[in-house]
Amino acid sequence: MTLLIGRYEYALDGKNRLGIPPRYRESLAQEKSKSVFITSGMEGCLYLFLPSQWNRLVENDCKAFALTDKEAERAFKRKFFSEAAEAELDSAGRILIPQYLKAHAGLKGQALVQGAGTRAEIWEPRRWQAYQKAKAEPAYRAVSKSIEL
Amino acid sequence: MTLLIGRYEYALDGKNRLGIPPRYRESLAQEKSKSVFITSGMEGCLYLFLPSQWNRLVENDCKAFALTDKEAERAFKRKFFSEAAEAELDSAGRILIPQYLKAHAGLKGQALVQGAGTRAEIWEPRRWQAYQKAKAEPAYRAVSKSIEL
DNA sequence: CACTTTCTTCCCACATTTCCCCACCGGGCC
DNA sequence: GGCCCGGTGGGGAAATGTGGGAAGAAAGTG
Repeated sequence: MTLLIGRYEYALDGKNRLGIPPRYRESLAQEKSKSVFITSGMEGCLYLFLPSQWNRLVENDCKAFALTDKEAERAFKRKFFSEAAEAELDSAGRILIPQYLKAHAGLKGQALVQGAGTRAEIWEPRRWQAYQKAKAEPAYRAVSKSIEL
Repeated sequence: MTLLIGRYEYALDGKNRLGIPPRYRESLAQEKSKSVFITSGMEGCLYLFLPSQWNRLVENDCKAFALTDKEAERAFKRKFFSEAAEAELDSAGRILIPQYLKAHAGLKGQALVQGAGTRAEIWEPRRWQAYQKAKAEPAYRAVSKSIEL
């Protein structure tokens, strides 16, 4: 089970193509696959899953997404799955970002591709910077107080 | 379980390569691995983990760090994983420092590599000196009152 | 239905970066 | 001295990031 880590910045070109880090491509190759799954993520980013990770999510689907409020569960699943796309890597290791996902993440010009353990995430750089300052840093500090990090 | 100790100073060259002390390389060899994990550390340094230690941390992360507040858990994991990098040693025993980590630690020219028990740390020499004077020394003295050392 | 236009996909090209290997230099040790 | 090991720098080959064009498919139009 490979963990995705690291931070990379790539150009999102006029054809909405975005590079995937070579390190992630190796993991993909290990799974003998040439495509990843992307969908809209929380806090205004995009999620990117390797096939193995995606499959695990879908299998656990009924568990991980289970809410006591079944109507909310339906609503969540509808959005999550309808906005998901299988993206095949071209010969240069890039994927195509659908228009609605590009809009969801506010992407233009440059994009961060960064590991988040069981998935990778795609962020508009300024949005990440703001989120990092407002949320990630405080959360990190809070955890580091209780655990020796 | 090897403890990392000692203080070493190496040049960070124009290609962002930093030497790893031979003593640490031996520990690495014992683990039959050729790469270490580095990430941003507290107080403006970098953390360097041997694979065994990194794995232990990640396992703790997935269990002990599981927060009831899932939003905070996402925030923590995002920072933790996105800033981590696996660094492979070249034939001369050096690793590459990613740009964002170099910036985090304020590195340029020279760098201290020093043991910190379960991990090693990388410091910009002046920053370490300032930290040592302001924090490490006082903390050391304070502890000496409660521990027979 | 023929034809044009738009969009998409595939492939190639090029500049840059990265990686891998080798060479050098200095110091300690035999 | 001669040898070995460790720290440092550099050069050349390979891989990567990025843009664009041509071929093909889909959609629009007379």
